[in-house]
Amino acid sequence: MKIGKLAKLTGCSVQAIRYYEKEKLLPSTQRSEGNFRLYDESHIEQLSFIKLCRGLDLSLSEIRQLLSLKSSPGAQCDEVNRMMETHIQQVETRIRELMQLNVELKALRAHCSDQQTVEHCGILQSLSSA
Amino acid sequence: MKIGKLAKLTGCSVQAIRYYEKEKLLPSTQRSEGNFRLYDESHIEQLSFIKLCRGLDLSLSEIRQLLSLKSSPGAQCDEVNRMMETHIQQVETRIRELMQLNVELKALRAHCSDQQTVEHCGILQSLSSA
DNA sequence: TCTAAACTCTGTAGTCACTATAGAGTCAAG
DNA sequence: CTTGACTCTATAGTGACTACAGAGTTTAGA
Repeated sequence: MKIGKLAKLTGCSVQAIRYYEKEKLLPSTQRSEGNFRLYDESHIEQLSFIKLCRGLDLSLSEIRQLLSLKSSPGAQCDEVNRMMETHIQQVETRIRELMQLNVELKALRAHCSDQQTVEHCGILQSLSSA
Repeated sequence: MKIGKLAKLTGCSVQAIRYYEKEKLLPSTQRSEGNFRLYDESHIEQLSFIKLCRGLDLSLSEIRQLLSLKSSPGAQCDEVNRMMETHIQQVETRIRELMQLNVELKALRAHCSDQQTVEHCGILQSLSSA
């Protein structure tokens, strides 16, 4: 199949697929006579894997590592575990940061009610004096 | 004072300050004979405002709006309120997304214990089959 | 007075994971 | 045989900076 069909089947954009190839997340494929990329089932599978990992916010470099581990079945999987652990920590840290931010933003919002002029706006005042 | 001192006083990097000037968040300043930028108290104030807003994850374009409102004291401040409201919504949406992500990542982690080979790694299996 | 270090200047490239576009070529249906 | 849908490569843009390179300026100490 050609790239458009692969894109539709996996929900990736055509450009993203070409980008993954360039970044070595997908192998370079065979080409048709007219120089179109040709894909088969195995590419659907690999691209779906990538898509799933991206949905978990894994970076392309993390995914590259996972792909390389996937293709050496005898290796120990501590590395996979460590990567997931690190990633979970990062997500949790970011959640904590955003929640703290949310508290601050709400406190700020409480400083101003509508229908005032900028001159007396509590939000701007708070931001200026801190 | 020169740019290095302003950077130290506000906790911004020298490059960031030059970038803010280029992006019109800071006015172009006077220059010394040797063409060095010269700053005074008012610049400390404005840069601190910007730093604070960035700490609240406001974009430079949002900050530009706030700065322009700040300098027209008679304007209504609905716009400030609306911006903060939108921003809070975005932060809350992102928190929800990340929390969902966290649940998924933890479920995934539970699929594999250490000391296995990649071949039997539950994490990679889950990612491949979904 | 000389010099070395520290500072500053402009301009450019890189980050990340793509998206968007231009301009050209390929293919299938009517 | 044409039209439209598809594909190709290459390049620029996103946001908010950071990290240089290569040049000029200033300051402190010997």
